[in-house]
Amino acid sequence: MTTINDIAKMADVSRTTVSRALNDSGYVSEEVRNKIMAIVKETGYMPSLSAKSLRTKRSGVIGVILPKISTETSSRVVNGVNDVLSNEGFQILLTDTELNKQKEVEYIRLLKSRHVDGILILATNVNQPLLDAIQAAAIPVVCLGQKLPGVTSLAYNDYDASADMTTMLLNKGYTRLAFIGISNDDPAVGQLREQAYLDKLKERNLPVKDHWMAVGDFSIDSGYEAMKSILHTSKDDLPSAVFAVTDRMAVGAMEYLKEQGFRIPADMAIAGIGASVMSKYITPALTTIDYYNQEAGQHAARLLLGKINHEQNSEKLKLSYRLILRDSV
Amino acid sequence: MTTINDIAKMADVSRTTVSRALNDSGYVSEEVRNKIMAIVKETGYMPSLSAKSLRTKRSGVIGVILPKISTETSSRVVNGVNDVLSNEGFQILLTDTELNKQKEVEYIRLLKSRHVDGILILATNVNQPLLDAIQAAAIPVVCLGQKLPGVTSLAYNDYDASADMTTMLLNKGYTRLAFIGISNDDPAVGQLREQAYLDKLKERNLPVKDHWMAVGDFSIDSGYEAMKSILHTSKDDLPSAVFAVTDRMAVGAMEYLKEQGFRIPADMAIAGIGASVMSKYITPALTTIDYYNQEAGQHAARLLLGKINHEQNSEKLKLSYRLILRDSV
DNA sequence: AATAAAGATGGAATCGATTCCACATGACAT
DNA sequence: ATGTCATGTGGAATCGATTCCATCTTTATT
Repeated sequence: MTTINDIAKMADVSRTTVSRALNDSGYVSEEVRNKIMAIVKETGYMPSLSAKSLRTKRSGVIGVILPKISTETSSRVVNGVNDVLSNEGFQILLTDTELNKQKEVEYIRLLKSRHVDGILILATNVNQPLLDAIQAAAIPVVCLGQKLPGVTSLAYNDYDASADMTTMLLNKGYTRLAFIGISNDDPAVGQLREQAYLDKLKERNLPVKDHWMAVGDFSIDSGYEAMKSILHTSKDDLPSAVFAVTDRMAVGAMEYLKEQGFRIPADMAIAGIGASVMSKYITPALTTIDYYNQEAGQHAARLLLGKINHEQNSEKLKLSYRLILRDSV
Repeated sequence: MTTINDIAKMADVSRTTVSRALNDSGYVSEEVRNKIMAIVKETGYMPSLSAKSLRTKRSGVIGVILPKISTETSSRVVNGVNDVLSNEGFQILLTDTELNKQKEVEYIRLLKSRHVDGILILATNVNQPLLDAIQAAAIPVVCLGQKLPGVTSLAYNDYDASADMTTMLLNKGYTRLAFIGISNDDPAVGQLREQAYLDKLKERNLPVKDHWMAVGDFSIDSGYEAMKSILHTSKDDLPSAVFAVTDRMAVGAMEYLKEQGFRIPADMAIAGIGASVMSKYITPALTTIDYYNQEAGQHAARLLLGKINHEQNSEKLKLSYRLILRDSV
């Protein structure tokens, strides 16, 4: 392994000068600089980033904490994050909590000890140990998808999105509206989206029926089971539409309905959230909401870079969304 | 930031002893060890991994080079890789070449300078600069999905998989079999899958018709366009089935056929490869091949760990696959 | 009882960079 | 002629760990 010392020796200068030439810091004569650069190119020398990071306290690495790697949302966001970061010479260190709250905290500490320059976390819940860990880490952190108190956050407009979808369905005459949500642990997806549904029903004085509400866990299967349970518990009082808070659960629900011979949307309309690729190609095509995940990832990355460079213009933009009307409604 | 020196001072021992206590190396009395551990826990101290890596030449980080982050295949593989690696205390440093051959080379050098302990590359092509870069890096590298000469590789059984699918289609009577492939740049997906198709047709003395063959670029749209072009160029000589080498292209093809009023599989059968989630829920459900990507990622990771630990048992297992028969055929 | 071996600890070098400070040179102004 | 300043270069400290070697106890062995 060639080091800066080897280069210095070969160029017959001190390593100080080599460092200056490589980093464009301080004075280096044109002649010496060229000589050094030639040798660097020839040997293929690359400075040890461990050493550099040890000395400078910057690593050029951003830690990304995901709830689950293998989801469409995650990969879109990471894609967006990477767009921005790789252009700025940053690398991504990936961690996956597998929806385990304790791992979130663990990873924050681990990333810190790796001297990452910043952390981007896609949170699915809010809890005190997590907030404490972020405080303790004392490095730039941006949270995407959830509003974390005291942390720079970029949240989707979950309430309005859900409210719009609900309103749209009600306006289309689907007043017998069932709902498939997820656990309240998740303030954004679990609470806000449900609250908007409830509020809109209330606004029109429509009763909220417990047997029209079910809870899933993001998976297709859980959507299937949720739909099954809704149909079973409301035998004589069937809904005319179902709103699932994620596309995957909507797809599961649709699957069950198809199996049971329901025509969609004639017998039962379905809507989801997420604009997954699948939503477009499934039959009937699923009405859903596009959250622009990739753009959100880009924004979050830019926000984080801003914090790292101590820029103060933390433009607290709300993320936008778009309702996509398709055949399932 | 607390360092090992701070801990040493607080525990009133030398930093040597602290290091020993933390790494279970050498002798440390029970008494002193407990004292140190108590202080470590209390302060939340974590050793600087930059310093550690500088000294030990191991970083606990594996570089993963992907052709594209945001695909189902990539995310499944990364998921598998992460399964294995996170258990062994390794982290993943992610890079995305965006299908750019030059970036592959660049990233290998970059990862090397970051002292990653190994590199896992999902290659989509084989070229000399890439092989040279891998040689030059002189660190453990495992390639998944492609057979790289001189590099430990784990390749899917592309030829047999494609041959099986072709045979199955022919056996079902679809002897007028069209094909949507991708560029020959990619030996595995581009060449092997096509070769198997051609060989199987030849075996039965079926003619290979140019107007039944088209090339896409992995995307759904390209599958759509490929199907369109096949139909247009073979007006009076339509195929009875089409075999696309990826699910996404198969979905695109299906989309076009549906638009044109074809019944699937009555008027035209379709098959893909990849076992995407979508393939299961689309109507009609797509016949495809499951490559067990996540397991492949796990294998690749284990193989890499083996190389890192200088184990010689490089079991060159071929990856398996499974044909999934569904309604589209 | 003498000696060897095991147990416990610290000193100091080391990994490969950056950066502060000192010093040398030459140009220019006074 | 002298002082000032910009330019160019090197010496040495430093970042925070690990690890070799030396030293000192304590325990076991013959």
